[in-house]
Order: sequence, then structure tokens, then C-alpha cells
Amino acid sequence: MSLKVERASLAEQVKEILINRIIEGKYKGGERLIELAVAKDLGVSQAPVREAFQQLVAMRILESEPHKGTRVREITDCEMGESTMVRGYLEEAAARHAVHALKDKLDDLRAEVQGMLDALEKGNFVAVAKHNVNFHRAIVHASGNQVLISVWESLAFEAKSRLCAQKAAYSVMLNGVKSCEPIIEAFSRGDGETAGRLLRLQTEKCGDVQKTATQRLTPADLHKALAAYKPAAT
Amino acid sequence: MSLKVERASLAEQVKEILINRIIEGKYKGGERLIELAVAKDLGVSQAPVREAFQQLVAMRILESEPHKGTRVREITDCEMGESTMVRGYLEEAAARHAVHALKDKLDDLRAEVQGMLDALEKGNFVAVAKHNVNFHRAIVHASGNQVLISVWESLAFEAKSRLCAQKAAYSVMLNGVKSCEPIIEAFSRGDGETAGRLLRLQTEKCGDVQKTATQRLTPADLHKALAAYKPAAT
DNA sequence: GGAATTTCGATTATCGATAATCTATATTAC
DNA sequence: GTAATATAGATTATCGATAATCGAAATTCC
Repeated sequence: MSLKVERASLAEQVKEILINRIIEGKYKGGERLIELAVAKDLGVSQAPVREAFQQLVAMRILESEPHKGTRVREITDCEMGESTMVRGYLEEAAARHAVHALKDKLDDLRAEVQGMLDALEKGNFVAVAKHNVNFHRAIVHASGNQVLISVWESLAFEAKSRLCAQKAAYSVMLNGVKSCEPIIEAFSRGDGETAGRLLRLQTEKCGDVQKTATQRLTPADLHKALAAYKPAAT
Repeated sequence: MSLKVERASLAEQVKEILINRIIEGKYKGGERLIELAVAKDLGVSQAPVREAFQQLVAMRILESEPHKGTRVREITDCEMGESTMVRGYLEEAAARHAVHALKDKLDDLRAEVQGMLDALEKGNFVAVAKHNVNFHRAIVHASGNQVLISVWESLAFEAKSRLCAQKAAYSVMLNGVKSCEPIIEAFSRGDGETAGRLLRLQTEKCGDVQKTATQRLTPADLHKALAAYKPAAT
């Protein structure tokens, strides 16, 4: 009996593969992607590739003009900032409505923060980004607002944050992790207003740093900072 | 010499047609749409129809499950409320960033408000909805934030508000129009903060009324209210 | 030599047909 | 009679091929 777990359409699979290739840098920003070429490469026909392209265009990961072709979008710092700002407002909205549902999910949030700290210590920035996404996603989903969830997911926070995982300064990451705890604390008090404001401010700060700062901590600095921080965390 | 202005792909044209048919009620909520049937009906092949379907799914106007089919989504009052809430937060964000760009576009906003009043007087609720959309769109686009614009457009406020144009209570409409002027006034003072808050509160009120109120003004009441309101407007 | 035009190769957009999958009905076994 | 299974019809997912369109190189004309 064959297991046959391939429960995703070809288009879906192609989409996943393309996202990974873009994240891994196999397809650089600005590079042209040709439907038939990708199709041949993956051993499928043009149709599912075209379908995957369209979904990635909707996620603003690819861009296309009729009859002119499709290429990998350059996610500029500017756009990353714009996206972050929008995300901030969405999460502020989510927080205000998620208070009740989060009451007995606070430990999940704490677990994600701990996951970030662990990953940060190991220098595994992709993992940090992943836990960070989970932290924010949990809040958004707890809002129960389906439209809000769908819009938030469409920002492709996950993909973009992994794309920029290398770029991100260590300092930003540590500060980002630190700023999660007051948020959890606000939720535990049932104060969605404050939690929301903190979430939005987090994105504003993030945007600023992304724009201005190129000063980065060395791994050694990071380790020192972590050591000083952890006692308070546990 | 043929004019040949058909500068839209078949998929695009199909999409427009489908949206109109849904708005006009030719396709009811919950109704199943079959790719090949629509294709045959419109005299095109399955591919562009499928493409149009996918875009409408992304706009949450259709819903589809793999291998099971695609149907017209029922836009419940609940979802309309959710969507309105998200829109409110987005527009609040937009307002804060649009202040400068709007400085010399205030007359455009005023024109849309006047358009709403005129249309309201004529009882043309679809036109009211259209001007209302334009009012909000102008603010969002003035923000200059491409991500924000794209997300806002994806809410398909236009389509949904036309869908609900019949449903909407006269009172809501009149109140909606009234509440536009303080917003313009705030923009004229350069106070994006207040304009933003007003925009968001507008959506909150709208949501409430949508939920609770079924009491509607009669056309006669509407006319009286308009007469009392207009002097202040001019 | 340079601007306008033509031609050609490459790529997207669309088509018609087939394969894979689902839903509901019919059939069988108990 | 009921539950499990098999069959049939309908619909989606995918394919391979063709038509429409684009961009650049080649050509013509001044």
C-alpha cells in the first residue's frame, strides 16, 4: 500500500519550491523567471507554474507585466519598512481583540520567546526569525478575525523575514526579543490596548533601525548581551 | 483601421464580468461556479476563467477547495464587519502618513462628499457607495505606502460596498457622509492623527450599526434629514 | 551615420484534450 | 434493512500545442 501523502497540487508544490529557491538566493532579486523554463526544469507543464507565479505575484514576491514577463521582486529596505508598518497596525488591531482568546495561550507565547533566545545563542538566525513569526502569528490568529488573518498572512511576513534574516543586525534581533516580554505581560493583565501599542511601536522601531543602522554587534558582543539578559528571562 | 482598445487580457475581462454578475445578483451567494460552464458561456477556454477565479478567490469574493469546486462566497454581516474593522486600521495608518500629500487635494475630497450628497438625494445608493469609495481611496493612495495601498485594494471595498449598497440603511449612509467633513477639516489643519482616529471610529460605528440596527429611515425621512443637513454643507 | 521599419526569436496568453479526483448513486454482502 | 463497496457522471487539475505579443537585431531609406 503506497502512502501517497502528496496531498498538494502541483501548483502548490511549485510555489513552495520557488519560494525556497528565492529565499536560498538561487534566484536573485531582479532575475527573470520564464514559465516554460521553470516548467521544464521541474518536469511539469506550463499551467501549474503559471498558477504558482500568480500566487507569488499576489504575495508581492514576484512581479509581472502582461506579455513582458515575470521577475523576482527586489524587496527594498523601503518596502520592507512599508510592509512592517502595515503589519504593525494590523497586529495592534489584532491585539485589542485577541486578549480573551490569549488568556490561556500565554505559555505558547513564552515558549516562542524562549525559542528565539535559544536560537539566538546558537547563532541560528533563520530559527530566530521563525520563532518570531510564530509569536506574531499566534497573536493575529487569536484575534479570530478571518479577514485580518488573511491580510496578515498575505504580507508573507515569514518569507520576507527569512529573506532578510541575514541582513538583520544582531542588535535588532536582541531588542526584538526583549520587547516581546512586556507584550506578554500586558496580555496577561488583559490589557490589549497596551499590548497593541507595544506591537506597533516594535515595528516602528524596527523600521527606524532598518533605515538608519548599519552598525552591527559582533557575535562576541551578542553573546555578552545575551548572558546579561538571560537571567531576567528565566 | 480597427480601434482595438481591448487592452485587457481575457482573464482580466472575465474577472470584470464575473464581479459585475455577482454584484448584480445574477450569481447568488453560495452558488457554485463551474469553470467549463462559465468558459462556454463567455466563449473562451477554461484557462482564463480559472485565472479569473483565482484572483477572485484572493479577493475573497469566491471560495474554492481543491477538486471540490468554486462558489460565490456569502459575505456575512460578520465578515463585512471584520473587513470594515481592518479597513479602519489601514486608513488610520494611511491618514497619518497622507497629511502632506493631501494638502493640495482637499478639494478632491470635498468633491466626493458633494457627490455623495447629490447621489443620496437622488436615492442612487450605488453612486453614494462609489463616491464613498473614492473618498477613502484618495486618502489611502495619498499615503504613498505601496504595501498599504495594495492591501487596502485587496479588501475589495468597492465590490463589497456595492454588494451591500441595497442593504445599507439610509441613516448609516447619511451619518457616513456627515462624518467625512470633520476628517477633511482635520487634514486641512495638518492633523493626521485626528483624521486617522476619525476614520477608524467611522468604521467602528459602521460595524455597530450594521450589527444592531435594522431600523431604517423611510425615503421621506431621508429627504427631511438631507434638507436639514445641506445648509451647513454649502 | 542615423532614424524608421521589418524580421525574427523568445515568451506569454490561450486553447482543446486528457488525466486525476470528487460526489452521489447503485450494488452487494451480511 | 444497513453498511460497506463499486460504479458512473461531473468537475477540476494538468498537459502539449498553437496564437498573440514583445524586444532586439537586421535592414532599408534618407
